[in-house]
Amino acid sequence: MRNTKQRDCIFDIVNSSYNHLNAYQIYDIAEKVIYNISLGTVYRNLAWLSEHNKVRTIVVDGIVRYDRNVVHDHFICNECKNIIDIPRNDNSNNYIDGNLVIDYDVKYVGICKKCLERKEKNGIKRKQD
Amino acid sequence: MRNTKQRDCIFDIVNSSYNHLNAYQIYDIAEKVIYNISLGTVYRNLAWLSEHNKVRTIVVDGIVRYDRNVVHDHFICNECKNIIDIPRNDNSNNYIDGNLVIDYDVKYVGICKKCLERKEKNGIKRKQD
DNA sequence: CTCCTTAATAGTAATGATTACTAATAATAG
DNA sequence: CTATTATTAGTAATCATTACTATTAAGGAG
Repeated sequence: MRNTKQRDCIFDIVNSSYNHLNAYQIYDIAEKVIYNISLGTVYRNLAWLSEHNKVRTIVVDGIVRYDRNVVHDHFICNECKNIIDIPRNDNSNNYIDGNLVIDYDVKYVGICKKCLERKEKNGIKRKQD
Repeated sequence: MRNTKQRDCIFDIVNSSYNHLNAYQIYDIAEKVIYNISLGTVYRNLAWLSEHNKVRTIVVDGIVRYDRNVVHDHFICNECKNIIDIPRNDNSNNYIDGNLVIDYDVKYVGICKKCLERKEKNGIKRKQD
C-alpha cells in the first residue's frame, strides 16, 4: 500500500463532512483540490477506505453515501429526505442467535423534528390513498 | 388501482419466499407462471408493493432485495454472505431526538453460526492485513 | 353481456451509479 | 538515482433500475 495525495484528499473530505456525501459529490470537491482527479480513483479509494474501516457507508434509495468513521445511526426523514445522525447508546459487540456481531447499523425512518413542526404550524395534512 | 394477475403473482412470490430475492430473481420465477411477464412490470409492482407496505426491502451491496412483510431484522455474514432473519424484540414506535420514528431497520454484520463452526473445526485463520 | 375509459402491461431504449481496462505516472525500496 | 510496481487518469463497459410507447385488459356504466 502506497500513500497518495488522492487517497489523503478523499479521506479528508469524507472525514471532515457531516453531509453524508455520495461518490460524485466527493469527486466534485476533490476536483477543486486535485484538478484532474478521476472519478474511478474516488470510487476505488472509497471502497478501500470502507474495507479498512476508515469511513462508514449508508445506503439511501440505492445510492451509497459515505460518512466519517464515528459510530452512530441514522434517521431518514420521509418528508424532506434529510439524513440525521443519531448517537448510539450501546456499542457492545455480542452474539445474536449464535451469530457473531462485528458491527450493526440502524436506519430509522419517519418524520423529522423540523417537518413535524412545519406540519404542526400548517395543520397536519395527510396524503390521500 | 386495478387488480392484475401480474401483481398478485409478484406479491405471492415475495410473500412466500424466505430467500430475500432481488428483482431479477423474482422475474425469473414469475416468468415460469406468466411466460411473457416483463422485467419492468416486476420492478413497477415491487415499487408499488413496497410503497404500500405490502413487502419489505433490504439493501445488500447496493442491490435491493425483497422480503415478506413481517417485522424482523437481518444479519449479513461477512464470510458466506448469507442473509439471516433476526426476530425483533420490541417494535414500539417512538420519538428519537424529537424525530417521529415510523419504522426502523437493523442490519447486523458479522460471522454467522455456521461459519463460526467451520472456522472452529479448521482452526481459526485470520486474513492478513 | 357489450362498450368504453384508462390503468397496467410487454417490449425496448435510456439512464445513472459503479466497475473494468490500459497506458502513463509516481511512491518507495534498494 | 534507478527500478519496480502500485496507483492513477481517462475512457469504455456493465448492470440495476427507470422511462417510453404502443397495445392489452380490468372493471364500471349502460
